[in-house]
Amino acid sequence: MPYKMKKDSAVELNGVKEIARRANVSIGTVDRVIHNRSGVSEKTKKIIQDIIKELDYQPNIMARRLASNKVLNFAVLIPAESNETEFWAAPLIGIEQAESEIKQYGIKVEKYFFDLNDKKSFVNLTKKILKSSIDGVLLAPSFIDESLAFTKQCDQLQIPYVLINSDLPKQDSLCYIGPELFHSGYLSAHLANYAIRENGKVLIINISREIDNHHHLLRKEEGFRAYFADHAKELTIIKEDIRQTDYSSVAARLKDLLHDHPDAEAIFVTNSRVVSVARYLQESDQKKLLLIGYDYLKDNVAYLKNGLIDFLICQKPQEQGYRGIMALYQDMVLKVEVEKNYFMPIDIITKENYKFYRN
Amino acid sequence: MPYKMKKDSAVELNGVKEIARRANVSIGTVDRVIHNRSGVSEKTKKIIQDIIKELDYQPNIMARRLASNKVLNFAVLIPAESNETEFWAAPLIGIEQAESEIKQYGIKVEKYFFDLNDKKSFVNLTKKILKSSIDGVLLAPSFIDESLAFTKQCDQLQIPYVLINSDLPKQDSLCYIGPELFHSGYLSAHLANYAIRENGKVLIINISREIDNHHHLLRKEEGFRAYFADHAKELTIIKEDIRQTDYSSVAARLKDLLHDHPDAEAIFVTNSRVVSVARYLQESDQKKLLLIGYDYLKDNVAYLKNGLIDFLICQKPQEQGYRGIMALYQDMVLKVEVEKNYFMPIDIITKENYKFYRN
DNA sequence: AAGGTATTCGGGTACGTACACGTAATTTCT
DNA sequence: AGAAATTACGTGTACGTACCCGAATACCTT
Repeated sequence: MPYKMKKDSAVELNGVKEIARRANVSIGTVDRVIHNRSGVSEKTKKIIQDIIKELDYQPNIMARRLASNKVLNFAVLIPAESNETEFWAAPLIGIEQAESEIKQYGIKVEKYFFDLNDKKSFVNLTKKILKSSIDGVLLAPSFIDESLAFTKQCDQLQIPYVLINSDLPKQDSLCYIGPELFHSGYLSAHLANYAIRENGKVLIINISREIDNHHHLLRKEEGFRAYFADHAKELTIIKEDIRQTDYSSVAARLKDLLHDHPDAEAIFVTNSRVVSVARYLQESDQKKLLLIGYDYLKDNVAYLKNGLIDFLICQKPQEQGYRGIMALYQDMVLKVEVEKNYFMPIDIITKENYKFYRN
Repeated sequence: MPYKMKKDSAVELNGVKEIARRANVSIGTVDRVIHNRSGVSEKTKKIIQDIIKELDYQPNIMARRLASNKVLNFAVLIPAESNETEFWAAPLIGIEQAESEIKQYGIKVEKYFFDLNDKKSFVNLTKKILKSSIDGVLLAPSFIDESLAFTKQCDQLQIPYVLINSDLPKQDSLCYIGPELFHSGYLSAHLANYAIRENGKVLIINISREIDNHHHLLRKEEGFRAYFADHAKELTIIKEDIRQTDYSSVAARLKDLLHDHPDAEAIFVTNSRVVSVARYLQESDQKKLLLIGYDYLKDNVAYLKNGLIDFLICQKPQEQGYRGIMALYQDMVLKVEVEKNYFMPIDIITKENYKFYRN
């Protein structure tokens, strides 16, 4: 006698077994239909598919991943955390978090970091990725043309890819996860507006030497201006581009700027470099201006805390990374529909709520 | 010859098998140690435990859930969505989302809804839950004493429980997931402050007949007042309690209130009933006041959109539900440490960013 | 020392699926 | 018609773990 009795026949089967039983075939045949491999006559195929539909069969994911001992390889291609900005540290944390959650399901994540000031490094890494056997890609398409070339190759190889932080419209990505820039500028304008009187003056400051990323900043600026246009507010907007991003250069420019416009009531900095402005305001002992900038970075938060920055706009960079990996996982493993465009919420961070913010 | 060759002996085993091999025992024995069941001598137990540590063995969760055909039952006890407020619809959605994600891992979620105006309904359901065989509980402890009685019983039965939306300090819950009320009030005051001149006037309005939940509102009020105290702002705060929550009663009270205080510049409503105030302001053709309230509810957002409400404070009720269930899952299935206090971020919603908000 | 009882451990089967291989059925060719 | 090629389907083994059952050994009794 066997050690363990088989369950008696009254037991309800499920999964492939039940389908096989109903269709009067073996589980092997059912399996072939499910993975639509060859070797099944159209007739029995139809029968089995109908049964699958009727039962609303949901494959057991655990058993599936257990049995198919395959490992899926995801490649991540994002900028390195530069000394220009620590921004990309956050998405990386999210990516690693997702990785640790799903590595037990047989997923490996390879990370590649390119230099934001060096297109070549980007191109080289794309080549490297395409050589390694990869099943999915998470991409930050900072260099537009080069990214387009890369995604086209992915399309050809049938490798799904997810874009984060900036979009590459018209491309056949699995999805885009990131900010909607225009509205974040628009929102900033609303906040700035509380400090600006009728016929007042506000400064927009772009601090960036990365020409490629400039459309990013521009979108925000457009949103910012649109708010005042929509609300028919009479005011003066002074716009300043600063391409030398080291602090002393920025400080020098700010000195001139504030000298020329002593009546400015608010400053909108279109990226995380708001920290330099805050520092200058502090050191120059300026009268209090409303200061709005971007991103939940350590230095920025410090100036938020001591009141020099009033609002930080942030769009959960960490979650972007997390969701990017998870989108690949959901598509390839769980075979679940994923949202084509996942715009991150536009979060407002102040002195009062920063402690509770989840990046 | 067998159909499939065994892997040759050079193969690297992992999991229990490898442990068993190293310890010179069978996997059965290893299994007993892992689940510290009886039947293993102290000596071999030690050996095996050392090997487990050395290998940093991580059990394969899929295989585990597959093999142990057990089903875990989670009970959810939260208020029904009343016509007083649709608030509890959101956590429910999050709960159901979590449920659908983990049901394939053998987890069932039973939902019980009590009437916020009827303590007895709460108590009855706790009894029902304790009778059914349950492995974990998600609880909204609206009625404090009754909840305490319930959680004590859970403690005795070794059933872990997670609290959402309001805490029950000093209890041995697995974790608390919800808002930190004081700071949300504090933040509201900061926002209100932009509209209030020196020596201005602001109204605080509590609209609620649920006496039990009143400490909730009070905490927010304290935070609100604390902001002005901390910033040494001279202003007048008028506080009003409205216990009749139907619109006409509220409208009547507001009429008197605004008549008595025509110089008020801002109104802070301590919960989601801000909708009534917005409606009254609209209908009474009042001059523009800054209006701040709580929760991303449909009606509230409508008034946000048309400008009558300036800011909504919201703390992701849906995510609270989601995380509540997931916390149980992480603890009981993944055996992962969970944060004891997960305070939700304090989100600021405006006309400009509500479209991107994730509740 | 023989028998009994605890204690400790090995081995087998199952979970639901994937896939390689084998065989039976059918078609195609000569 | 019979052989060969093709197509259609069945079967066994494996994935890593849980858990049951029985075997083996150790420890007592008398």
